[in-house]
Amino acid sequence: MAMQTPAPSTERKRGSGAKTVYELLRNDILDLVLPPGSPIDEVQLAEHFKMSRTPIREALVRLAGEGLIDTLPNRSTMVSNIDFLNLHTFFDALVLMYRVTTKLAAQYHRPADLLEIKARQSEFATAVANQDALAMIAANAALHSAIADAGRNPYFVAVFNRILDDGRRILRLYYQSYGDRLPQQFVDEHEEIIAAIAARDADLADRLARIHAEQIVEQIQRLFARKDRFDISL
Amino acid sequence: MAMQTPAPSTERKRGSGAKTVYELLRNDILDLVLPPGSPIDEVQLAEHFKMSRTPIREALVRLAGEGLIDTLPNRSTMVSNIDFLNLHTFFDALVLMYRVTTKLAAQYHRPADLLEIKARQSEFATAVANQDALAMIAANAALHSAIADAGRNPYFVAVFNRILDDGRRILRLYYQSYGDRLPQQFVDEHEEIIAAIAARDADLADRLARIHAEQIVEQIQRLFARKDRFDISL
DNA sequence: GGGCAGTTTCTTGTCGACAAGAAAAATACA
DNA sequence: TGTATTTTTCTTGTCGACAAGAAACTGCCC
Repeated sequence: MAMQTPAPSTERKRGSGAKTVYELLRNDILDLVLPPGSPIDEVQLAEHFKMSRTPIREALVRLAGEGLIDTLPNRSTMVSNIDFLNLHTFFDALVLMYRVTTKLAAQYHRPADLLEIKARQSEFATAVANQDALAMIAANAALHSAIADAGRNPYFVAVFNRILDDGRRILRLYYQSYGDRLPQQFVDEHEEIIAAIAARDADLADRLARIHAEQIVEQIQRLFARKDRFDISL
Repeated sequence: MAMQTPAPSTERKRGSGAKTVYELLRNDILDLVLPPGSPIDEVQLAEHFKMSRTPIREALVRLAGEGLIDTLPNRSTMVSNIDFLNLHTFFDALVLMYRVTTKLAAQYHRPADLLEIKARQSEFATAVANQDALAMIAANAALHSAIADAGRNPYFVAVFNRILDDGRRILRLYYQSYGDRLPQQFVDEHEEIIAAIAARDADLADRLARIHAEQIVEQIQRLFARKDRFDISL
């Protein structure tokens, strides 16, 4: 188990243990530092973070609740797999939630939401300019998550964040194998979407979100088609 | 804290502790045996279930992950509130997910799914006939959850189950105050929907689900309007 | 009588240890 | 040598105890 994040030295505040472990592990999973199938060892984590197994366990229970790790009773725990055989369910959910959350954002956003959204878009543009795939993937998820927040529907926010999490893993899986150009096109599309939200044009936001989502789906499908041809091992 | 479910006497199997506590607590919350705001005391639960605080804690972490309880750090834990001020977000999500899951069920269901769905519908009809509100509410959620399962999209299944959970609490809140007739109409609408699924008519399933969902929304809104007039205290 | 500081109490967060299940390893046997 | 069985090991699930934070309470001073 390759761990990226050595937890700091000094004593932690009470109550922060499980939270920090949760967040660090979560990021390592989503960035594929811990790829699917990686074994998760409680005692190893406890030693690594210099705390007892109890807060580790709490973090793992939470991650299991989000479907990011799988726990075999009385046996082992490991990072959950990505279900490539049913990618279409992922695409269906992605397109629908892109549309719904963007439309709701156009209807219900407040001024502060727009600032947040634009900040995320700015980070996304910077990552694309720097050809930093990891940062771009995370910024993309953060941007759309911010749009969903502006829509103010907690149910949609919750699903969408799960979808975006899986999207982070899937995109990372591709971009770490192929050093493609990062798509400037998405930056422009984001700008259009944000403009539609700011104009409170719900129908336009819906249409743009749909086009944007379907293009992302199409790109992922092309990528995986290529992967199938050239890289069977994955 | 009124507890409905005294956990049995004999020694439990290893690994079942947290699971049983989770399920029993969950049902008590959804049936409003533990209404919103009820304090959750770990030691009390530990005594009640005759186990240590550790498995109790795991169950609570899971429930918190589903948003059914709220934990104030270093302080208390209580059953989460129902957000009546933003019921429209609940309605939006309910209608959309009714439609999507029913449509997908029409497309992707397998023979075994139909048996499961019909079994739930049968339980629902029985509950309506018996004027058993609690059983009807649970059966309704189970029926639609089964339909969602047949649609085979784990993202939609997950949100929808959360929506249905909240729906159980909201409906229970109403039906426990007003001893209304239970609606035979919903039994018939369910039958139509099931027929459309069986016929693999996705468009019809979508239309029927939408009508069904909107009628449920309308009824809940009427109920709460009455409640506002007659029963301010809630 | 009211506000404030110190103390008590109460709940949660963390810890180290032990026990149960299951896999892996070692042993016995054909 | 291959297979069944026992033993060992390894990981998880559970436990009881302790410590930290926060609220509630107490007594004090004005």
